[in-house]
Amino acid sequence: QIAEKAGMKPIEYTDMIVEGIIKLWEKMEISYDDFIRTTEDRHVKRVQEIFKKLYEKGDIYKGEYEGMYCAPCEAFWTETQLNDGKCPDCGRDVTSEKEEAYFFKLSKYQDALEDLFVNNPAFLEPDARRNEMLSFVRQGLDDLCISRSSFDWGIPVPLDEKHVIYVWLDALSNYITALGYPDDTDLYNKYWPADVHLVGKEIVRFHSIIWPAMLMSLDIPLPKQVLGHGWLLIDGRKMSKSSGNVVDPILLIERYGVDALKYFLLREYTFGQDGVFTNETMLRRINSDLANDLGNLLSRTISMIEKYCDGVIPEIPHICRGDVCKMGFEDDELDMELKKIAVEAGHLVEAEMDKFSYSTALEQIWVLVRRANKYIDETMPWVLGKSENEEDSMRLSRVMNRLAESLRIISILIYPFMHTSAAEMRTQLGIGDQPVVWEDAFVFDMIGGSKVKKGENLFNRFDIEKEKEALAALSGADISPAEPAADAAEKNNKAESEQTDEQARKAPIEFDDFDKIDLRVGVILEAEKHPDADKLLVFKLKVGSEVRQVISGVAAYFDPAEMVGKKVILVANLKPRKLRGLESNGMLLFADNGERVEIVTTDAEDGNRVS
RNA sequence: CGCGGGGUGGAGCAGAUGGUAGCUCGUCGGGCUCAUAACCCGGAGGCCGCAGGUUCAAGUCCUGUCCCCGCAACCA
Repeated sequence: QIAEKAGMKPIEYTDMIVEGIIKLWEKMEISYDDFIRTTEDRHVKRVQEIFKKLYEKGDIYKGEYEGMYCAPCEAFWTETQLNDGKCPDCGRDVTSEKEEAYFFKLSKYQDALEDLFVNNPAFLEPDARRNEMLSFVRQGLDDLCISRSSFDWGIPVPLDEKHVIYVWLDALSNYITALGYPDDTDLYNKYWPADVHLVGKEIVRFHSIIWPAMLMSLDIPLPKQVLGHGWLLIDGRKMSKSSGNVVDPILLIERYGVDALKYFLLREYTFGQDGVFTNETMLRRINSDLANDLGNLLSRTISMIEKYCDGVIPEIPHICRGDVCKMGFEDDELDMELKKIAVEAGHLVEAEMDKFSYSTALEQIWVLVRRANKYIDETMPWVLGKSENEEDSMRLSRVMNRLAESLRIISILIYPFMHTSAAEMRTQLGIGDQPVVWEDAFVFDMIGGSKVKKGENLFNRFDIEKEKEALAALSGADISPAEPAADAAEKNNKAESEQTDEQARKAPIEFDDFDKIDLRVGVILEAEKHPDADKLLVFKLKVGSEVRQVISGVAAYFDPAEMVGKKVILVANLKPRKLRGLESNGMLLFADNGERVEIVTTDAEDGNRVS
């Protein structure tokens, strides 16, 4: 329907969406082994095979689908899609119609699914999601309508070509058709069952109920786990009257680098839960963790190696007897502690990653980063560097080696998260040509002899206030509702004046654009809550000689009784629209600072034009 | 009684299996000068929404209650 409105065929529209997604993945430097679409030949014929198998198993039957149908548009709508009981597309009446359709016996698998959630809780995480699904299953499952005949794009049902397979059967099958199931089983045998399906919480239901039921019916193993992740909320708490508050990831990548964005997203939020995105928290993370802690650690280490060791990472002398070599010195307590943390970090990261706890995995790496910074303070290389004493210069070599060793390990540990930065670290350490091998992160005696190369800052610091302004201007949206912590009293005084400046501006328009809007003064005669809505207020306004009804979504902010008599400004030529059954003929102007909403009033006489 | 999530220092969040309340940022004080005004140390700051209950012991388990937020479904 959206495609039609845009004058495109469905396939053209989806091509466009897919293109955008692939582009974003490229930008994010996310690689993948395969990418499959439901329109591909390899998928189509395999889905038909799957359909047949399910049918032969007796889990698919022909029935009747009943829904609200708009004849002119030839489209079925669900109750919730309808607009005032009319077709959302053309606005005409719809009728309850039946069409022939195929159904999948989802209900047959109700008990098996309940068992699955109860007996194998690890199958679906986090807990909250599992509880939700369990109660959904216990409410009883309806059989699933899996075909449509009212449109023709889609995969034809085998042997009954006027039907096409509808959505879930088709889409979920992707996971195995991409692996060749059922006809080409090499990859399938190798990779199925999947270790995990990582999906957004909005489609957990399909992955943890419909999909397992399908697989049970096909007699093939279930994925070992379904993990439902949360959403990133841009405008989390705000009841946004003006929407359009979109943060463009491409913009952030271009400005701060893909590694910084990835780090922030994985570090800041607990996977599985919703998280609120603000530019300020992102910038704080970039500054403190990436620039101050890691970037600066690399920078100061490289500088010292250049200054004190002629730019070459000191080697640890080894004393060898036969096959047995041992280091030509003893680490002291500080060295030992650093080493312990360094070689254990990788194991801790692995443990966290097994639980999909990206945030804590990164936290573990930063324990090492911070310890290394502390190690510098404790060993005071700049003091050793000034000493003429040979013992001190030996110690200096050791300290530099231990630091470089730690950085080498850090470069391996961050590689899965930020491979570009990891590579840059290795280049600066003079080991850019050596492959990154995960197991090397457990060894503390590998580096030495390479020539370091001081380079650009690994991560730059940003002026948070300036960046916030710049981003707001670029995205044309108000994305900084968070105020800095201030005394409560001070906060109240400042809030109003500051907010005005912070509100982002929209793109410039021509005078003609503005001139299209007919603004009028009106006086409120009546105001009351909408009988069937929580958020809406219904106003009767006198505008010159005319009386109109206007509805606004501000019930949360005003007591209707106090509104009567106010002279307000309305957009008089906005197309009428029904809201929850009542017609709204115009729009009132309100002022909104993100926390509080006030109505815009005037002393002018009602009916007057405002311009 | 529509479904679901959540209330933990100033902010943002961790805290299967009950056992000294933790992290990052901010703040205050100190240290250092190798480094990206960075780094290191120390302090202050908490009746874990509220009320009951179970227990030797509750942020964690149970019951009740208040508040916030999503979705349903309404921002013209």
